[in-house]
Amino acid sequence: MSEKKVSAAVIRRLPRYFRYLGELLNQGIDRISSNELSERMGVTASQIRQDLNCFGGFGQQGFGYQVDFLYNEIGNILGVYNGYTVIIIGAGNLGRALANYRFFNREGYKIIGIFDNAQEVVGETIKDLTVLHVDALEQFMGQQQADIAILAIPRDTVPDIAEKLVKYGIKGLWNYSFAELSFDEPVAVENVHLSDSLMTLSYKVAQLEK
Amino acid sequence: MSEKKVSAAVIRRLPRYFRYLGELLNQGIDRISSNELSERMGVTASQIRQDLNCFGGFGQQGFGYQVDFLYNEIGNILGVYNGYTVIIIGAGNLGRALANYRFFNREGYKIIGIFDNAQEVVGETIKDLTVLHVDALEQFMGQQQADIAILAIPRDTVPDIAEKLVKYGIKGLWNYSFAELSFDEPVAVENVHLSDSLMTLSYKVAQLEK
DNA sequence: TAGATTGTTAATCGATTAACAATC
DNA sequence: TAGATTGTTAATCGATTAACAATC
Repeated sequence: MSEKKVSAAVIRRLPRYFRYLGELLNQGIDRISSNELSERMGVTASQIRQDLNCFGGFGQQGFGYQVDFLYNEIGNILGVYNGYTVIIIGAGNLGRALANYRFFNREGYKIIGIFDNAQEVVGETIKDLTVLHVDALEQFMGQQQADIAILAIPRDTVPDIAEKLVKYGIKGLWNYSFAELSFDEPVAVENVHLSDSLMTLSYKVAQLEK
Repeated sequence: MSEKKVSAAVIRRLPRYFRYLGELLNQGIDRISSNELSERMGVTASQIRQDLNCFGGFGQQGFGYQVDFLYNEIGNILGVYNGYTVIIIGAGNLGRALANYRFFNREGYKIIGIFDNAQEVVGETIKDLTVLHVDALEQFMGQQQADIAILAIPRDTVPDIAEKLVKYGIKGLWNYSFAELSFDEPVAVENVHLSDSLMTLSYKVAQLEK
C-alpha cells in the first residue's frame, strides 16, 4: 500500500473533481486532458495531475483521462459506492431538509432512520420513514448497521447523543451543531458550520463596500 | 488604510475565533492569552497572534486579550453588526430550514423576504413572512434593500435568478446549489456544497476501515 | 514515428511556526 | 521594577506551480 498520507487540502478538492467529471459525463464528453479540465475548473493543470497522482496514475500519456474511468476512481476513493447507511438525529427543519436532500439517493447513501426526542414528532412519517424516539437508538443500532449519523440537534444535546452513537458503533458523524467533538475511538467527524460560511460571505460583502 | 490583502485562510478562521470568544463571554471569562486560547482551540498561539495582527493589535503586552473587546472587533471585521438584510430564494425544505435558523436573529442578520416560483407555495407564511413569487423580486428590490440572497433552488434555475439579483443590486449570494457563479459586477459569492462535505466524511469513514 | 500529455522531480511561493525584542 | 505576553521578524515547513523526461 503506497500510503503516503494525503493532505487534507487534496482530499477537500476531490469532491469538486467528482462533480465536474459527473458534469462532463452528462455532457457526453468521454475524454479530457488535465489542461482542459484546469481551464473549466479554474485551477492549474499541475495541481490536477499532482492531486490525482496521490492515488495512482489514472491517465494515459499523450491521451489524457478517460472521464468515466476517472469519475469512478474518484468515487471509489471517496467511498461514494460503499453503500453507507445514514441516520438523521433531529427531525427539525434541518433534519427534514436533509432527509429530502436528493444527493443521498442519487449517490450511494441510504437514509435508514430518523430520530427525535420530542413526543409530538415521534411517529410522524418523513420520506417513508417513521420518526423514532432517540431512546430507541440503542436497539436500532443493535439490529441495523448505521454507518453515518447526521447531528441536526441543538448543541447542548449533542455530546451525550454523540457519545452513545459512538458506543453503538457509528463510524462517522456529520455535525451541524456548534458542539466540538472528539473521541478516543476511531470515528470520522465532519463539521458543517453554516454560520461560519455566512460570516465569511458577510466579510466579503463588507469588503465590497470599502 | 493598511490594506495588506489578508489571505483566505485567515478569513476562514475568523468565524471560529468569533465562536470561541462568544463561548468565553458566556462563561464569564473576560481576559485570555493567546496561549490559553490556543490550547482550547487546538491551534498554535503563534497563529492566533499572526491572524489577529492582520487586522490590528487587539491585545495588551503582558496581559493578553480582553475577551469582549476582541469579540466585538472580530464581529466588526466580519460585518456581523452591519445589519445585513437577507432574502431567501426557494421555499423548499432547505429554504424553510434556513428561515428558521436561529443564528440569523442571534446575530445581526435580518430575513426580510422569501420567494418561490411554485404557485401552491406563494402566499404561505413562513416565520411571519408571506412567500412571494420570484417574479415579484424586481419590485421588491426596488422598494427594499436586500443585501444577501440565499440561493436554495435547483441548479438549473440559479443562473437566471442570480443574474437578476445582481442586476437588482444584491451584494452577496449564499449559494446552496451546484451552479458555479461568476459575475462581472462586484458581488460576493459563498458556495455551500453540502455534498462535498458529506463525501469528505465518507472518505474519512472509508479510511477508518483500512 | 511524431505529437501530445501524463507522471514526477525540482523550484517557487505562501502559510505556519518559532523566536525574541518591545512594552504593558 | 520584574514578569508576562504581545506584536513582529526570521526560520521552517508544506503546498502549489513549473519543467521535463517518460511513454502512450
